[in-house]
Amino acid sequence: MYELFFESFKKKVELTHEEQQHITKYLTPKKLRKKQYLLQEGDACKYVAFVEKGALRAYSMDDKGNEHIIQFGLEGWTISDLYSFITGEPATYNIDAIEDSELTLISASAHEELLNTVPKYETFTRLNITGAYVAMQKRLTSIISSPSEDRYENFNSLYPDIVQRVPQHMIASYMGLTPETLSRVRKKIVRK
Amino acid sequence: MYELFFESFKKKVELTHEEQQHITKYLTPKKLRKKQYLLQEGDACKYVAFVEKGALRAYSMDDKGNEHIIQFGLEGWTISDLYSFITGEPATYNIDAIEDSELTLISASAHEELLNTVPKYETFTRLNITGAYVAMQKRLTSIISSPSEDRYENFNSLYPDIVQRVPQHMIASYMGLTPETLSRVRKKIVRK
DNA sequence: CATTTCCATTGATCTATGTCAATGCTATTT
DNA sequence: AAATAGCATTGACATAGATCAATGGAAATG
Repeated sequence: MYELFFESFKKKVELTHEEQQHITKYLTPKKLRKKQYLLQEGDACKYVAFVEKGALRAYSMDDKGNEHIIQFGLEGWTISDLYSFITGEPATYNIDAIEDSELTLISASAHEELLNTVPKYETFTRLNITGAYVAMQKRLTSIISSPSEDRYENFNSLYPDIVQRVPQHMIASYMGLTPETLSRVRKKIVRK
Repeated sequence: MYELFFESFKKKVELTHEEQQHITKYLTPKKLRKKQYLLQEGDACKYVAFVEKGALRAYSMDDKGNEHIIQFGLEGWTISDLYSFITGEPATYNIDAIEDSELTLISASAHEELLNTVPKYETFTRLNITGAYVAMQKRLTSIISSPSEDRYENFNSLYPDIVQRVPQHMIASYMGLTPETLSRVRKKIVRK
């Protein structure tokens, strides 16, 4: 249990056996079936989820009922509505499972407690969020500055596993395109 | 010196006089004239800059020589090429002053040292980056899900000070639009 | 195994945004 | 004060992407 979580932790911050045991007390395992919700818009986001196995997505809905995927979470990634998690305000994102998945959950109170009692946990958190920030900034840069062809090729080379496992219309959503447009973009690329 | 920096620090984490004095040793003040660079693409980003006064922008250049603003930095905000700052890799962004500005700089080595010696500094850093992440996620969501009219109105209500002080073509760039398009979007809004 | 749902693709058309060029205003520089 | 550079706006036109509708195949479901 929690194998990947601790593996990922130790890649960033070393950890004694005792520390690991202590942290373990604050973790909860959870399995999710495909299509099952982890979080629904309007509820408070009670957990940060670390993905041990499977694939999830976080998305918002616009006025017209279209889904817009803000984030994927595959093995080794963390997914949540961070704003809601921190403030307790209602979530603006939905999170559900794209495949049957296994998660390691950290509740808001566990998170608080770990931050206050385990300095290395704060370091781990800081490094995680910093990495996520940098990755999102790159994504944002490519959205405002690159044509969709380049963006798709870039996404493809950066996350080949996502392209393999996730339906194309979700990738279109993530890129801010309609499925039809992505299909045409791909066609153009193949011809080259 | 460093007034706003410590004011902002104490809003997030309380600080004794001794701690403040200790941290002060690692800070450097810097003044920048309008149009002056703090960082040029290709150089390593040596500093994180906290804006005491003035306004800066971080932007990338595409193949055609167009600028794309990824971030503004006004009073109380932090600006840098975080990826380059952490890794030492060449920066992909340029940072320059939109107005004459006054900064509080933290070098990479000072940052390391502070993280290792002042736990509250790590907390401050973590809270800062978390806030920046949440703000950027909201921006990204609005880019992939809202029409440009709504996005401009949202930006306007969120950052009226930026709209007041910064030329419109820079706001267009930040929104991923051309100046002409933003001008037309604004015209539409006024008519309502 | 049969049925249904989901999904990617394609064509036709519409809309939003980009591009290029010109104009006039304002701020900055000399 | 005159000259210059920077900026916002507008018009005409081009292009990328959205929308709507239809099709066929693949995957999930009973």
